[in-house]
Amino acid sequence: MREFSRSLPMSLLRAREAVMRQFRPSLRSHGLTEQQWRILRALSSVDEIEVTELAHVAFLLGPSLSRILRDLEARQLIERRTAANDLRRAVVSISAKGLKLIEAVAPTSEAIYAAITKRYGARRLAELQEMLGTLEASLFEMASPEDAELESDE
Amino acid sequence: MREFSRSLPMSLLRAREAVMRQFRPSLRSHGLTEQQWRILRALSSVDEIEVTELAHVAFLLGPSLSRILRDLEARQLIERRTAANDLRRAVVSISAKGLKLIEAVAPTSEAIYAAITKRYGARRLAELQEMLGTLEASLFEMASPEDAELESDE
DNA sequence: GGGAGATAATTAACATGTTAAGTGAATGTC
DNA sequence: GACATTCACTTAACATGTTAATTATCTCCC
Repeated sequence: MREFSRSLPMSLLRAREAVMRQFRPSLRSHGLTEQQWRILRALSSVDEIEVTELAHVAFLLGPSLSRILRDLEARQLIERRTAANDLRRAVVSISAKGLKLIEAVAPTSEAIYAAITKRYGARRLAELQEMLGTLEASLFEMASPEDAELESDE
Repeated sequence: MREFSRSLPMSLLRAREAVMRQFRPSLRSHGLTEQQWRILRALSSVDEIEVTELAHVAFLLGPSLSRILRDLEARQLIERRTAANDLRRAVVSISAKGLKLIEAVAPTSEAIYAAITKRYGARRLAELQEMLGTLEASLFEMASPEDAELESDE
């Protein structure tokens, strides 16, 4: 069997951790986790957005998003209202306080990203991202693998 | 500011999730999480290993590893003893039952990996992994970013 | 050889990942 | 127009991620 430390999942995990390790201290100093930052970033680029779509954009599962929104709302970094035409749906937007926080974090964040780009190479970075996108698209078409071992159980 | 959905951390996160989504159903059908599988895989390639080194190899933080080892030991998938020359250290090894479980999971796991490789292309996959390794190495040298915003606080 | 500091592992506390179950509202069907 | 179904979101339950604090042991230096 393959040396698992050289497997694709491990390569991706280590690479991502190496990247996030650069950003976490800055986010932490502003009282934000990585996921909270993702949500604020996503909200800052739209006027308002429904919870389900936000989950898709920020790449978070519903339950995680529910908890984080509850926290961000309590900290008054976001605002939430119910959609008029469909009472099931909630619509979220970033608050003035939230925007201010983003403006405070963004410079450091941008500087770190620039440092990474410079060190790794802008061209190489673009190429890497393209390959990652292609990988994602390839696997999306593989769909959910109907695991043969489950057939008799469910 | 950059469209965050096109940021490097998000690209890596989505790619990894796309990969793991292929493996999780199979692991789950055998009662294993991704992390438990990583530990068993790591243990299967050595005779025995100290906990700290296992954490490094399986890329898990100490506290996570502690909890998982407790569980795996209770399920008798691994064995643990104390190092004779240093009572602080624990030495872990896989049990016969653990090996048997690996043998049960491996075929499906290998088949999935082969399918991914075929679909994405073996050459491209190797290239991707090399680029990920280079990225990791680049960032390792950036070391821990002494966040200027923290200097006055700590 | 005894005490200060370093080290290995665990525990604690809180945030998120993951799947299943629950709640309330909309939709289609008869 | 009741009712089963679907849908959006939340809550529940358990596993892991993350940092800090604890505990036990070891090492070094005097």
